[in-house]
Amino acid sequence: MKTQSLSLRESTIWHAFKESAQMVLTWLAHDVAEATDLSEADFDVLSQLMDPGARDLRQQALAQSLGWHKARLSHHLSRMESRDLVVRRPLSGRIVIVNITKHGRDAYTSARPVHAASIRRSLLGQLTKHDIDSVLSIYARLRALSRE
Amino acid sequence: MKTQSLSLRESTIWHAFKESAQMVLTWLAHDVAEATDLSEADFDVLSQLMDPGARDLRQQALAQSLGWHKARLSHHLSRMESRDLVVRRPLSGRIVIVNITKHGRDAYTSARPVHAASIRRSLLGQLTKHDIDSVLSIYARLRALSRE
DNA sequence: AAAGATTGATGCATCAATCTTC
DNA sequence: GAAGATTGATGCATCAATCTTT
Repeated sequence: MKTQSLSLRESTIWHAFKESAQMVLTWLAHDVAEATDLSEADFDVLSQLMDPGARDLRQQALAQSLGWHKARLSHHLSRMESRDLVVRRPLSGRIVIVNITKHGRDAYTSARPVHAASIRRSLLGQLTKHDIDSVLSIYARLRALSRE
Repeated sequence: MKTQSLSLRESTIWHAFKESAQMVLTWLAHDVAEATDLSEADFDVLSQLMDPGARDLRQQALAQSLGWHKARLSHHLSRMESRDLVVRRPLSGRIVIVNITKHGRDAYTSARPVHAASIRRSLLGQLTKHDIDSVLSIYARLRALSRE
């Protein structure tokens, strides 16, 4: 028989987990936005498109590798296209190809070091080897949970 | 001299950290929304208002304890008020008092066990004692970073 | 002017509905 | 009809601008 609400200890852990992620993500968004006008979502999309192994990506494949729903990607690409970061090119029939533009490439290239530095400072630099093991194994367990 | 982008190892850690939080939050939102029509933000607000030590909370104090900006809270309370979860009552002059309604109390009461169960299943149940130490100490270090 | 709060604009995430081509 | 994608609606977060009372 479980209690109805979290104990003090439990909610402390939950709060720590949740706030930790939120802090790092907020700092990252600020750092990157300050230097480059890209959101983290923009960065993730461009990052996929910069992968040399992924030339002429179909939109569905892109959504797949980002772990995004198709509608989210479609909306996001519309906004990115209007900012000249990306171009959509209809292929045969219902298939759409996504390409990064020169401006997108430049934006990504200047954002990348800022992105890396921010993550190193706010997260990676704070983790002991011990913590890293925990982070990786928590992730592995959650992935397993999601496949049940 | 640091490299410009994250190493494979570094981005694996970053990805694990980010996705772990996202998974847990997504599951929680689904579980709670399925059972009760409350978002996590709603739940957090109601949780503060249910605290017996916090009767007749001023809006500013509420924002403070939630760690929210005043505009966010104002918008959110407008939506919650239109759903009869909460009532705003002007006090003297420019001060506004926030109260939870009966409906808000009921919603919170039925959401709480679902919320607790979801967090236990998706997060707390996955953590070793080892992991818990890491989660708490990472949080402590990030908090310290944020005060620099 | 400053404190307490609201408003409007914009971008983002999610869901359901739709359109188009096979 | 089903796959690939778009659209519209809604709720949420953030920022800047505004309003009101002191």
